[in-house]
Amino acid sequence: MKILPEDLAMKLLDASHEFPEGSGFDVSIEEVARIADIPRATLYYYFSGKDDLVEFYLNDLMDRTRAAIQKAAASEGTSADRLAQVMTAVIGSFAEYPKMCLELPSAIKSGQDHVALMANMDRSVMTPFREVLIEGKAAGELTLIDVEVAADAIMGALHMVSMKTLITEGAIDVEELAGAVVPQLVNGLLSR
Amino acid sequence: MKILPEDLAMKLLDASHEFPEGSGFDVSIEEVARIADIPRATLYYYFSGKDDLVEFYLNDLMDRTRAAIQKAAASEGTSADRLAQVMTAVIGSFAEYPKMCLELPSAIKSGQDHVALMANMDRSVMTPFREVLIEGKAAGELTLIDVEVAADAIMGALHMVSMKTLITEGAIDVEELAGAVVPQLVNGLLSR
DNA sequence: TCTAGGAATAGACAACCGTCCAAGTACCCT
DNA sequence: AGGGTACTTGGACGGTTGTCTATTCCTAGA
Repeated sequence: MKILPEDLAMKLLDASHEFPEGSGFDVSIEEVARIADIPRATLYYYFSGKDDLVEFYLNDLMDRTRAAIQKAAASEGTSADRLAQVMTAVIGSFAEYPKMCLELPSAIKSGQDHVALMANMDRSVMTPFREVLIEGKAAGELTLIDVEVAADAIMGALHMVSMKTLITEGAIDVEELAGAVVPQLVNGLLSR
Repeated sequence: MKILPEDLAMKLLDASHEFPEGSGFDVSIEEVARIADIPRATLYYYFSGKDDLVEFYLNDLMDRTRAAIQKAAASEGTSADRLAQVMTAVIGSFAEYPKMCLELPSAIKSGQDHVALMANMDRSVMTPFREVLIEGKAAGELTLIDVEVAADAIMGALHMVSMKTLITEGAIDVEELAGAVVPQLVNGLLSR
């Protein structure tokens, strides 16, 4: 993907708001070109193909969420508090950008085709997670068998419940869902 | 999807063993037809389209895993023990059938196109999960905020770590992965 | 002002994919 | 045997994708 001019990026991002509801990014290049009012040839001039274009969109969404997640990671309180904040922020991101939530699995599945995206996801979401986890472990607040696995497990859990909610309810009530899933993951399933 | 003759089902299932390694079901109908030695038009006689064909394959895999998971759910020990058994069985299923693991997200994403599959998944995996969870809650062994959400979260966590391991390692060491993720979910992240 | 060269675009193209129709075949019931 | 029904299949169709070439546009530098 070439470096693209500001106005072209804007047009593309504006266009994404007019994609058919609930279609994720299942839109033909032709359609994107039509909606964004950009010649198809120009899209192929800047993007190597459709995957590249989808990656552009997902990267944009990921960029938008990064600040919120990193802010949560840097918030006040114990490591456990911050962890809960980050988890809630992730659910919030999915609530705000359902497309990102729904497309993420495909992107992960074909990770080799989405190197830049995977890097962005790691930077935006997984690293904050890992950092808070490591901090909490060092402080003795959290007990972790394997930080990497724990981070992935948390991410998977948050993603699944978000996706399920999005599909069945059409939208996410962040407070409600976070209230149900965050303490469950933090405290575990076992009664004390 | 029509009821399909035994020999045709066999041919299709045999063919799936020869799909390109690590391609999930990203195989063209043309390819499937060629490998299974069935005319392309015949496939479209029995299946409404590619989704339908993938659903057939996933249903087969799901069927194969059902027994193992239900056995785990009916095993000896406390609810927590059984829950751990079921979790391990799920990871084992993913280890045995990586394609199922990798394709599941797409199937969930377009749940409306995969009604039968979703029903099968619910029957094979989610119901055993929920039953053990409900039992454990009734016995006071487990503390659950919301059974449905908890089941989804567990499933999401197991799926994500399995997928990540499959992609990065190429295969899953069930004991090792289960040892890392199961106690973490059961006990939670917080130190006691 | 002129020009060279990169950026942008139109349009044609082949390849492939999923879909579907219409014709052929086999089989069963009466 | 006859006719109806389900099965099977060849082949055509429209749509999308990615590529390529040729033309136009734009702009910096001589």
